[in-house]
Amino acid sequence: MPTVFEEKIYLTLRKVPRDKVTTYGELARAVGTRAYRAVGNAMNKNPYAPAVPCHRVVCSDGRIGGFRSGVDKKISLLKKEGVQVKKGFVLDFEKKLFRF
DNA sequence: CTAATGACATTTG
DNA sequence: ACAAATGCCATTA
Repeated sequence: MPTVFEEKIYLTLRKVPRDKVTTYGELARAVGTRAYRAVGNAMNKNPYAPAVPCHRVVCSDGRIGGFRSGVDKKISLLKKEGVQVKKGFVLDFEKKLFRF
């Protein structure tokens, strides 16, 4: 069962547009915490998938990061939504990054 | 309750 | 500038 912390993360992540991405750090800040590490854990569980677009969450440096069912899957989804990815990196990261 | 873990981020060598 | 080490916070064993 999801904790309050996770719920907040999921709710916030839901606001991210289809052609944009966010980072674990930004996401954590958005909910008023610095637990970006814990955010990753929340994504790993993600009980509300695919309602919650956990694949739109990447590393702060533009790298794709990880994905429970394979990074390839994550990249594939992102590309399908208009986010180009190359060698595990998000193209135009600064532009694609969604700010709350 | 204490210890270990992780889909990260930042600071050091 | 790059790789390696250290720090972070909540969750789970």
